[in-house]
Amino acid sequence: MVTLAEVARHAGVSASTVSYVLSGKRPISAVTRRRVTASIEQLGYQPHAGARALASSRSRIIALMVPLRTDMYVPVMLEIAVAVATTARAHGYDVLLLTGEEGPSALRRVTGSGLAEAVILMDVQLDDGRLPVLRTAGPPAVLVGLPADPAGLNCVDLDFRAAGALCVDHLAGLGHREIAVIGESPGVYARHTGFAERTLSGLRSRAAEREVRMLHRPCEGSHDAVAGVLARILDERPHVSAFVVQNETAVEPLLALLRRTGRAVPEDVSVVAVCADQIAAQASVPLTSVAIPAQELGRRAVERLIARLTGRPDGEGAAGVELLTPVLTVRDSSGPPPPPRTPGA
Amino acid sequence: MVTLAEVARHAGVSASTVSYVLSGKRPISAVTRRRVTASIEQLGYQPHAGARALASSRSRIIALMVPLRTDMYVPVMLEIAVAVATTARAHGYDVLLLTGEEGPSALRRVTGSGLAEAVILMDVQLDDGRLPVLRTAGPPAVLVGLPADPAGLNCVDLDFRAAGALCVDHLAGLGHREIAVIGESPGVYARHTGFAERTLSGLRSRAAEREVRMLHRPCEGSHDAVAGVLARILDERPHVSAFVVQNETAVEPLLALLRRTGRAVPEDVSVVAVCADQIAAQASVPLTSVAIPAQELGRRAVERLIARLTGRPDGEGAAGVELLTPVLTVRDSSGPPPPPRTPGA
DNA sequence: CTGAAAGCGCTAACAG
DNA sequence: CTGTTAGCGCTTTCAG
Repeated sequence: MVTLAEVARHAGVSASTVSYVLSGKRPISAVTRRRVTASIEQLGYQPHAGARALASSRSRIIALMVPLRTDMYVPVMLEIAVAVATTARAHGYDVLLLTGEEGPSALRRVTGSGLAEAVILMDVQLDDGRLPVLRTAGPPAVLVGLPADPAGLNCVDLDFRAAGALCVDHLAGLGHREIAVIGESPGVYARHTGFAERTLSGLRSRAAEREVRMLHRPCEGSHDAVAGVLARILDERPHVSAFVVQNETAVEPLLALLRRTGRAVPEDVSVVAVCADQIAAQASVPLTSVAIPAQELGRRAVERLIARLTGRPDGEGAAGVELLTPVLTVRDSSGPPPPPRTPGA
Repeated sequence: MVTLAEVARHAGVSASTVSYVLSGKRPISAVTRRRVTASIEQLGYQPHAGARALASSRSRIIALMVPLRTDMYVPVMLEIAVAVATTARAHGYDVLLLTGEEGPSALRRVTGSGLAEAVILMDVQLDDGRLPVLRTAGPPAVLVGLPADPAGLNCVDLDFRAAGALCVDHLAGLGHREIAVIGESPGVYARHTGFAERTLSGLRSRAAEREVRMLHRPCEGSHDAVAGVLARILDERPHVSAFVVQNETAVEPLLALLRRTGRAVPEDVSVVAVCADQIAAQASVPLTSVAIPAQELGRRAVERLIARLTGRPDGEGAAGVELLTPVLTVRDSSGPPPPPRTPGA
């Protein structure tokens, strides 16, 4: 293995000079810089990560904790993870992959051992067990998601409350007075996953404001489950004229079932989704939807972390919540409600 | 930060003793071990990862390279990644997340800097640009996938050739004489992705053996694309009585289209999928399918690597290809072909 | 603008 | 069974 000392000898300079050429932390004459970089090139030198971390107490590694369970938003999760890795690399950082299963102790481990300088958490619950570790002299951290009490925490997320409200506004604007929400699996709500509950809250309050009657049903992703939920909804609320879906796997089953029961979209019933843009666009009926900006979330999370890591301690951007404004894209699945059926027609 | 030296002082022993208590590399009397572990506990000591890596030249980190593109098998990819992380942890290793985009140079970087001891590559192409690096004095590596020439490489994958053959056998056994294969996106074949081409080869050769007529069409995942491909197939081969699908996103559109065109599954037409079990089981018609054992693949990849890392160099399990035997699960989507239409009936 | 040298915290001979 | 000690390769004062 080629060491910095060998490079120094080869270039006829001291070790510290090579180090400073690499870090740029002090001025180096153009001549020596050239000599050093040439030697580095020729010898194929690569600084030893461990030695660096030891001497500088900076590992240049960010830990990313992804949920172990895969009952929802899988493509979104991967997209965020990839965006995190890509952005981190652009800033000279690497990403360590942790699974949610390991819990708070994993955070202590990677952070306490100096393996990772900072952490990014995905799939945050409203009352997440990992949060105490972060508040109490924890490492720099950014959550992708929003817990119940974000005080002292650094969070990035889509404004799901606004997203919910946006869906209601769109439908109310079209004239719908009665809608149904097909949500994530019951387990997601049982775990009090932030985004699901916040969407619901946005839907509910805006529905109240705009005097839209609303029904919410959690739903498993299987075709049968969707069939059951749909039947129940239509039974309980025969006048529902629009659906809001927040459940990737329920999208196609829902559309198929509506077709099969002779309900045309959007003529007889409108559908608005909160999901990855790709899914909405590729659905059998291109869906009006609020997109989940996965890449943007991953990117921002890293950039906040880097700002914190490189900035003055507790300086700008140290904490605070950043909610991205949702955007609703109108596609083919939403329109005005059907005219009220004339009695006897 | 608590150091090993402080632990040693606190416990009244030497630094090396503490180190050996931790590593178990030499016998320690029960008494001192107790004293040391107590001190470790009390002081909340955590060994410094960088220092360890430097002193031992072992980082206890495995790099995992996942594809950047997300045009296929996303849930499977994440599941493999999570299985890799989980299994690695069980062996005391951490996982560094790399994106495929970085290419061969990323492998050199993490490996040359001692950041990672070994690598796992996903989404291997038949002629993958990253392979030369691995053959030429590369780091210990395991590929999840199978390149054209696996000589000198360590590979784990599902036996997709056998999977293809299995599908044909199942359908031929039921009496089908003419089948159509709906494949991955054209881009996947254009990139010569191993699993797609191998499945195809298995399908083709077994079809030839069993005198089954077969047609293959790549297909994008959108509903419209599936509709186009299906129409074309039915046009060109009106007597097709069964479909093999290897494309997660095409599954539901296909089933919906068959329904809409009045073809009952499995009475009029059979469907067999090669995809994640969950997708097959949750489809609107539970699908007979060959599962992709994502967890198993991730687990095996790590275990091969660990064996190589801890075993004698170039000893057992150093190289070679391990292909998992595919399993076909019969569900509701396959049955005998419909009786030939009586002319004039 | 450049060198010399003191660690960073741990491992692993070597010595008993 | 335990202690002593020499590094691992790099960063960063302290001196020039």
